[in-house]
Amino acid sequence: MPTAAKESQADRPKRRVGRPRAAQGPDGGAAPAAEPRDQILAAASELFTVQGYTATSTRAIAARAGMRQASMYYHFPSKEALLSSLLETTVAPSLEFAEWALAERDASAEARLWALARIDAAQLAGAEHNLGALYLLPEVQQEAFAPFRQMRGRLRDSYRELLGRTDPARDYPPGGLAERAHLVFGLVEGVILARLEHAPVADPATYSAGVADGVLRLAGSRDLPFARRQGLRLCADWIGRSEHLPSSTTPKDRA
Amino acid sequence: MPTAAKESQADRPKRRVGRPRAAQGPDGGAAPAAEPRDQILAAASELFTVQGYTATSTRAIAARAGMRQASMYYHFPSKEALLSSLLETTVAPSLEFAEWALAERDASAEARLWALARIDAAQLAGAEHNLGALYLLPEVQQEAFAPFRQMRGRLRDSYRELLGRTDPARDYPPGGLAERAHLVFGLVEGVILARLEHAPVADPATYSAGVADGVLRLAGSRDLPFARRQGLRLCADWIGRSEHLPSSTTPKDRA
DNA sequence: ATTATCTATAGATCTATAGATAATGC
DNA sequence: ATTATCTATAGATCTATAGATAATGC
Repeated sequence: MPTAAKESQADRPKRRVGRPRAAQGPDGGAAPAAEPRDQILAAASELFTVQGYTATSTRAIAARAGMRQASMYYHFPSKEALLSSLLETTVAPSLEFAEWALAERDASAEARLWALARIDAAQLAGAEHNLGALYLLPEVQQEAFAPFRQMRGRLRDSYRELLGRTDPARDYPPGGLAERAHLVFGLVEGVILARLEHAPVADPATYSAGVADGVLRLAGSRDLPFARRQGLRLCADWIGRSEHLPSSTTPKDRA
Repeated sequence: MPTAAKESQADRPKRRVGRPRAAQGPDGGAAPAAEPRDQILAAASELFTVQGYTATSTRAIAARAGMRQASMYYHFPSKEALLSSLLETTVAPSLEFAEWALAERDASAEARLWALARIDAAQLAGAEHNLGALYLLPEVQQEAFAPFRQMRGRLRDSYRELLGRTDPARDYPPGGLAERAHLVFGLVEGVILARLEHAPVADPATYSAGVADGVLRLAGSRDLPFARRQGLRLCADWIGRSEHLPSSTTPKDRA
């Protein structure tokens, strides 16, 4: 079995089935030799955020992934499918956490809200490219992106659910629950807009904790330091948990 | 002189110089007969937000404005110029208010911050189309849009300036001023994201007041009701003021 | 003469499909 | 035989410019 032979160089590209790629000029500095599918997604991720979705040609994506334009279509049926895939990858982790947190009745709603905001904001702030900006593409309103929109809707509902279970101080705060949930959601996703100025946020961990604190202020939390401590623990629990799992359970496809 | 003759119908379009437009099929329900320049901007505003910037052809814009594709170029030198114009129109009023408010030393920093957030959020929430979403277009990073970016930067700086002059309660809040300013700015511009779901926000006035309240909570305000009352008065002053002016002083072009 | 439109078009794209081809795997 | 690429291309755009034309204004 030749494939089992020990590779002499760690970096030596594995021999692959199929016609080899043509020499493509300088490699472009992209990932060394990931799966073609991932190379394409990485290329699209960069180009969509830097140049825009419509302004990015399939030719440019393919070039950056080290192949010819038409070869991309072996891996994805359309340009839309690329965008779909990127969008869903972006919300999935936060949504997974949200659904886990909703079930963790031992922790206070405030702590869970803090943790959700923290994880969500950190994901938005820390991603290599500002993929969250793609949420605003008008194209996303099309039918093809309904699954993504549904996922994002469920995430927003989770915020509302947790927010509704908090126990705000005094007259704090006025306005309907739905409206407050929008403010909270807006504060978190405001990270996307903050990134427009100074490329990646300096320190995503600190920044996202600041966002989570802000969320509890909007919620009228009475004991922020306590909720924050509990929330941090939840984040840690979750991270520990997901490291044991095979590779994070694929998000359950239930509506 | 036939032009001086009293028009029999108020709606009768004024006779204009230049070759008349060709019959264009159903009018599309657009504005009755505004200036061509404004018709074009209105068309672009709708199409850019609904279909996306690159995805909108100059042909589609012209059609909606009731003229042929090439005629648009008599009024604007390029598609980019259209976008520039829309973007600048969107920030200009908030920026004008911000610079006025910065100079109003009689009012507390909190009240001025509340008022700024209120006016800015109301503008974002109340505009017919979600023009704020255009801020995230990658194209906006290009040199051609530097004036817009500079205006938006000055607006953000105004938030920071006012925030820095507030007098927060207790340890409230941690984090550097720049970071808190970003949170505040993010909360306000989160309106843009909220609009993705349910087209125009139900009630922009109430909603934007809620945003402004949220800003003061983030700022750690100690007497929100008082600041809100003062802030409301500032808004009213400003609106009264600008109604007396010829048509709002054009935003001073100083950097 | 001036203005605001029109028609026509150059030149440059762009997405997706068809069908050929160069590897590996059995 | 299967896989993953390649080349070539159909068919449909799209932006901006050139130059003609139909009004008004003087």
